[in-house]
Amino acid sequence: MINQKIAKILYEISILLDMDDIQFKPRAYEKASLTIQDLNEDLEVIYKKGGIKAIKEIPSIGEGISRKIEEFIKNGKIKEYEELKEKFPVDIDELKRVEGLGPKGIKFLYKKLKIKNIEELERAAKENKLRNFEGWGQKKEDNILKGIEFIKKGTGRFPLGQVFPLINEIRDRIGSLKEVKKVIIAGSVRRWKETIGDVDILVISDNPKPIMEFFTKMPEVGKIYGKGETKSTVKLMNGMDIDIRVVEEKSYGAALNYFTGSKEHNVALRQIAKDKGLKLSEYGLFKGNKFIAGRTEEELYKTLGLRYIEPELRESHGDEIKAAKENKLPRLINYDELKGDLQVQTNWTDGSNSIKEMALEAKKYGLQYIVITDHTKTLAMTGGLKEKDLIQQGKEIARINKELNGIRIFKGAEVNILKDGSLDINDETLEQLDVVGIAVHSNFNMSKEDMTNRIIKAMKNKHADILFHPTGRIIHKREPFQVDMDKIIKMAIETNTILEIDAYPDRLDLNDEYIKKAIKMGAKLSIDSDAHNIKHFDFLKFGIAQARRGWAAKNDIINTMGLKEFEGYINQKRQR
DNA sequence: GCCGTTTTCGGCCCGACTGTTTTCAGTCG
Repeated sequence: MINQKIAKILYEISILLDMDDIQFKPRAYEKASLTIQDLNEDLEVIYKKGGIKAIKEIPSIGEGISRKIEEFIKNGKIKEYEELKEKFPVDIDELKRVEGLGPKGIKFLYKKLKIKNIEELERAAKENKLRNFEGWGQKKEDNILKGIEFIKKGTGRFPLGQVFPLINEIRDRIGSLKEVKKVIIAGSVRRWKETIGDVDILVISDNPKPIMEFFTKMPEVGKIYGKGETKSTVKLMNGMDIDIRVVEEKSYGAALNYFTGSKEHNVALRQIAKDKGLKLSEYGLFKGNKFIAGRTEEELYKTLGLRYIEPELRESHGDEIKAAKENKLPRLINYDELKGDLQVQTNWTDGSNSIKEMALEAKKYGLQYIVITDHTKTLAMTGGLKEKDLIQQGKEIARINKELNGIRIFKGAEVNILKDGSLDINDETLEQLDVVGIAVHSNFNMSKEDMTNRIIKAMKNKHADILFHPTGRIIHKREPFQVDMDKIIKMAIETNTILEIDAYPDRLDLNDEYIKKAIKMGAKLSIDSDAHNIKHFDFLKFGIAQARRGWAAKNDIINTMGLKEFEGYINQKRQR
């Protein structure tokens, strides 16, 4: 996959052009870079299939940049980039990460002091060489050193699920101040992004000063980037940045909209406002100086001539705006619409609670049914179940079902897909299960073709019902394995196999783009917690969020079915 | 360089905060 390489080069070109004071072009390159970063398909594959024409169909990539992508695919480099690099041979990626240092600063430091990377920058700052230039002073020098310190500790982005509890706790603490009328977490957290780089907190208050004091003095704060009348930014000791912004009630909707982003979405909305002769900012929508909308987001979208766009959709690279204009937004699945969980582990393998404990907890979450899906024998490290264990577990489940009311347990398994695409549990045993999940847990480094064929073969097993975590990625730990998702989705439809959205916070697999594609092609999905203990049912919300980010409606998700309907569905599936 | 239910040419989001300044450029989101 060459996408990330190309995205990085395009990003660097945007900075290099910025350094040369070139107008507008840098934004074009930056935008193209962002689009490519989020692209699922390999640019090389797109190019091979459809040539330069197909590349140009990608939004924000036109004549010029498509040529550069072609050049990279053919020659492994881009001439313009090489030339710019010759002019400014600096490690942009690294230097740009220093808080407060931008294109102009990087250029200045290179021209004056030949600084090319962080080590040289640190040395120069420590020797107080920066402070004597015009426009530079001691404070700037200190800030650069602090910035470098934080990069060294650097933590980068956090999986949303990992920091969610802390974020909510901070929100509640701020909410308890008497000056605070309303507090809400906006930004990428409100959009439920898989990983977040910073947290944006919006506060409604007529008296921001004490709030700023409280915020910048929280015990977790490691560094204060800025502290103003209505806006402050800090870095926590754990490396997470938090912004806070205070506005008055009247601007709540506009501020929430602005602070929720994505940046791209905001820019697009402001453009729409501008086209209508209006001006949109975090304070509201204005005609001249006259406030015409912005108390609520709903009012704002309506006044702009758009349907309300849910936060989870606000990073669809303009698709969401188009759909909102044409009244074609989906009615997304709601956070309270899941009725079952089709992947639950217990202490029969690597889970830590019993079947009964998991069932009772699921009931508390408002679920009507769960499928117990412990690992199978070839996953030795989990103590995977053999055929006879599964039969025995089935008897245990039948016994517990008689004991419990209001929750139904189905017999299942997370059956391992072996290297050759066969399953590690025999057909006679699978026959006796209610729901069979299949999953890849080993031999990740296969060619795309081999992996695709392996999974397809497994899906063709007539007992297979769900493909669990279809791409195998673990956020920040393991890349998705190479697989042709188009073929997998087609085969899922043909074999009536459900594709899973695994809600475990570092999996979230399928991702949003694949969900969107699967739905468009007509596949059915499930949202499962992959719970390994009773607390993990809480993960379901991240899976629902992921589904919403992939434009999923209730009907696209199998386990929104109530118990009766779901039972009918699997019985029918069994008979086929 | 990209883009178009006003445009194939002429636009390109808007404002807070900082540092080093006496009016603003740079950076950030």
